[in-house]
Amino acid sequence: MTDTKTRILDAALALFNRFGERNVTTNHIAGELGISPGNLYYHYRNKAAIVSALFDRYREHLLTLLTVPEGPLTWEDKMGYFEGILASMWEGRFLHRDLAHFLHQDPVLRDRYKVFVEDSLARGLGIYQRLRDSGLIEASDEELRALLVNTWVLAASWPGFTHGLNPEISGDETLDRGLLRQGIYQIICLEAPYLRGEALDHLDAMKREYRLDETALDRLFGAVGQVRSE
Amino acid sequence: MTDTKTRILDAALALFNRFGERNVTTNHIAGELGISPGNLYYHYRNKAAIVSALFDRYREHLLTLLTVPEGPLTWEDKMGYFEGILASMWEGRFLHRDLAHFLHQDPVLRDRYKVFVEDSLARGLGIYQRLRDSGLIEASDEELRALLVNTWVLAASWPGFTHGLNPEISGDETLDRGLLRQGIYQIICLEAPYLRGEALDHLDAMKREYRLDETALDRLFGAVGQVRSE
DNA sequence: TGATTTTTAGAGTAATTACTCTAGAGGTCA
DNA sequence: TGACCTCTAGAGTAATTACTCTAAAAATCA
Repeated sequence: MTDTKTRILDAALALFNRFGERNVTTNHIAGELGISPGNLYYHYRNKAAIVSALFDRYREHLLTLLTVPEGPLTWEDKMGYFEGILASMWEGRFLHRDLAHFLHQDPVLRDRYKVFVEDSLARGLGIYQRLRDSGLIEASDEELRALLVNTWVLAASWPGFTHGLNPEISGDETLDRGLLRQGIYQIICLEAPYLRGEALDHLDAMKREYRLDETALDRLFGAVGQVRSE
Repeated sequence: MTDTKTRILDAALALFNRFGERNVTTNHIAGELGISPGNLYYHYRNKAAIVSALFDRYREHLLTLLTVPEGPLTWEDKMGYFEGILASMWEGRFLHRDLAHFLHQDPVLRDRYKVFVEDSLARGLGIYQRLRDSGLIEASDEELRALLVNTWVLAASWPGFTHGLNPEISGDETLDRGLLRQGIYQIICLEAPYLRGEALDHLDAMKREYRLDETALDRLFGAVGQVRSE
């Protein structure tokens, strides 16, 4: 059995992602674990400390994934890293969803978050530049920077967007996974115009791989999934 | 003097955008206007009713902007509509920021929001298709759909993203405007690869027009503004 | 075993805040 | 003028919820 401290984090993360931090009380977290509120507060001095600890975890994980070993990259590497990064951002989706409030009430987190975004974008740019060196992408530095920011914002916001259209299904493992994959599809489309060589050869296959089929889209998004001209 | 009912809405919108709905109490809104809480509750039966009314306003405004008159489009039309739409989404930024919570606690709003997104995307697709007919854009229907969703998510999330990096400056009119313009720049970059003809001719000018200069970027984003290679 | 530290329970508190209620002011129309 | 309706004030309430406090159980270690 893992220790209480991390069990609290796990339970909090699951509940926050599912219901939103605002709708999850500390008593609720304790209840979920079958422990007392007093016990919870023994491990974390307040609710913000839990959020902060979850942010640490998220940050560490994501920055690790954004550290790519030296050497030329293949499109398979690319997709691998890609999927990991997106999954990690999905895992920490409650953070981006309620970010404004966390930063509003915790100045320390505010600074740390800013540094985190800066780090992530810097590393992301490094990766994109190496993809360019490997001949998988063709774009100017300016294009790369804009693409990177757009990718970041999209990846960070996608869970919130899908949750807005499907608040009820959150927590269902397979459906969540479908939404995540559709997010990957959207980001593939984002960088599609800049792909070259090997990456371009596999573009169509990748699109088919990640794009949800019509019926799934229909179930998840209704009319949004397949925007029709009428 | 406008009537109290709309003054409440105006004050609430300003406060919500600035501090986030969660951090703005009904007493706070009343205090801002110099009226009593009782008076506020005479006009709106609860806080959610204020949010709902603001959503109505936002929805009406945006859908109007997404209704484009018949006939071929020029790139100037395009940029005009564009700026209006983005400004409108900026104006309603608190809605997207705290969307998850609003939808969580108000099932009626949930349904109306979903229809609203569906409508917006349908109209957006119509506009993109007409831009294609006018020779300003070249893309397949599938590309157009993906581009559209990405544009929507980016436009809706951009205010939240910038706010996360600069929580303190919210409310400053000129700085807010700068952030909005940088958002337009990001979206221009999003669709840049698909532009043709007249629109392509003006692409560089448009980029220069909307992109913040280095010093402003520096002030707003710090290291994020000009992501460096190392 | 006994001493000490860590962990847990759970009742209770203090503060916030959305919202209510009553009474009265101000306008309108007969 | 008086009846009536709309609007406003402001004190007060009820419910939520983050968090505290004391004491006891469990683990650790001499």
